[in-house]
Amino acid sequence: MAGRREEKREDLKARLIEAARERIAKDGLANLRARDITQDAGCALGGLYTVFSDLAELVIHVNSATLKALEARLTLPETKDRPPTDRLRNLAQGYLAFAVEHRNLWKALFDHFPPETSPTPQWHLDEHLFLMDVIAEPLAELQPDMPAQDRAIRARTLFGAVHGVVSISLEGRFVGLPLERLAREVDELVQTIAAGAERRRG
Amino acid sequence: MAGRREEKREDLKARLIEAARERIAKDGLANLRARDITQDAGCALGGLYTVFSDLAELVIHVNSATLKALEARLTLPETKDRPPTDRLRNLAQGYLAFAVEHRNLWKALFDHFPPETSPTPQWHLDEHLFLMDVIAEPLAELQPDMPAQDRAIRARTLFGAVHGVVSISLEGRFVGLPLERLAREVDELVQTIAAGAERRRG
DNA sequence: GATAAATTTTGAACGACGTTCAAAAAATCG
DNA sequence: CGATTTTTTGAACGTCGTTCAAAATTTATC
Repeated sequence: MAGRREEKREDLKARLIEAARERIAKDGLANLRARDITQDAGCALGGLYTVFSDLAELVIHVNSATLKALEARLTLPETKDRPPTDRLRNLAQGYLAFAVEHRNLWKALFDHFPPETSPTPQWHLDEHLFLMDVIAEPLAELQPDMPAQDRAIRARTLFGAVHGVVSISLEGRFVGLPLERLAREVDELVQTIAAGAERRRG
Repeated sequence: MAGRREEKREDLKARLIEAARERIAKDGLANLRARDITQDAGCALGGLYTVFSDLAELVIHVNSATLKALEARLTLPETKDRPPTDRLRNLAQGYLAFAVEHRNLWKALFDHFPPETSPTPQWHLDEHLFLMDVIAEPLAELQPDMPAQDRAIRARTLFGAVHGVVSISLEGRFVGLPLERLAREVDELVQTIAAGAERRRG
C-alpha cells in the first residue's frame, strides 16, 4: 500500500476545500468558521492545520478554484471569430454574469487579504494572469502596433474599469441598479473604451 | 452647568473617532482593536460602547470623516472654468492622489462591511452621493441633453471605472505599476470615456 | 457641606474565534 | 501480537468584541 498516505491527505484537503467553498458560497467569506468547515468535512478541528498552515491558505485554495471556474466561463468559444470589440463585450458580460451568479465566491476573490505573516503565494498570484491574457488577445487585434508590455497594462486597466463598475453595483454601497441596466452600462463602457483604442490605432 | 453632560459625551466620541482614525491610517482596518482605540482615547474598554453601539459604528464615523476629506480634496476650485473633460481628468487624478496618500483610510471606505445586525445607516450611504454629484456636473456639460437620471447612472459608471483601476493597482493583487504610469492609465481612461460621451452628444 | 440619589465610568468576565499540541487512536513493522 | 511510528483528535490557550455589576463620580436636596 504505497502512496496511500498521500492519497488520504489529498482527500482530506479536497474535502476541506469543498466544505469551505460551500460555506463561502452560502454565507460569505466573513462568516467562514474553521469549526464549521471541519465539521462539514468530517474531521477534527485540528485536522485543518495538518493540511493547511492556516485558514487563509485554505481560502486561497477556494479562490483558486473560483478563478478556474471564471476562466472556464470566459474562455467559452462563443464568439471566437467575431470582431475584437464584440469579444471584449462578451468577456465583460461573462464577467458580470459570473459575479452575479457566484456573488459570494466572486467577492471572496477580492475581499480576502492574507495576514502579512503568510502572504499570497506566487502560484496564486500567477493564476490571476489568465484574466489579463484573455483581454489582451482582442486588444492585440484592435491595436496591433502597440508594444506587448503596453498592451498588458492596458488589459489591466480595462479589467479594472469593468471590475470597478461591477463591484460598485454588487457591493450595494451605492444605490443598486437593475441588472439589465448594469449590463448596459458595462457594455457601453467596453464599447467606448474599445472605440477609443481603435481610434488611436495605426 | 447645562449641556455639560452632552459636551463630555461628544468629546469622548471625538477622541474615539480620532484614535480609531489614526490606528486605521497607520495599521489598516484589519488591525484595528477596540483595546488600542480606548487606550489611545484615554477611556476604559467599555467606554467605547457607551458612545457607539459597536466597533462597526465607530468605523463608519471614521469613514465619514474620510469621505469629507475626500470631498474637500475633490472640490478644490483648481480647474473651475476649464473644459468639462479637463475637470473630469482632474477629479480622477485627485481621487488617485487621495487614495495613494491616505491608502489605509481610503481602503477602509471599501473594506468595511458592517454586520447584518447593524447595517450601514442611511445618513452614511447618503454621504457617498457627493462623489456622484461632482462627477455629474462636468458630465452635464458634456452631454446636456441626457436625462438627469441617466446622467446619475453614468456618473456612477465613470466613478466605478476609475475606482476599479485605482483599486486593482493599490491592492497589489496584480503586478504593481509605477505611480506615474498608473496616473497615465487613469488619465487616458477618463479622456477616452469623456470623448466617447461627447461623441454621442446631440 | 453633608448625605442621598442618579449617572457615568470602569475593567473583570463571557462567549466565540483561530490556532496549538499533548495525548489518544490508528497504522505499520518486526 | 507487541513495539514503534504516524495520524487524528479535541481540550486548552491567547485574543478578540462585547456586556454589565460594581465602583467612582456627579447631581440633587436639605
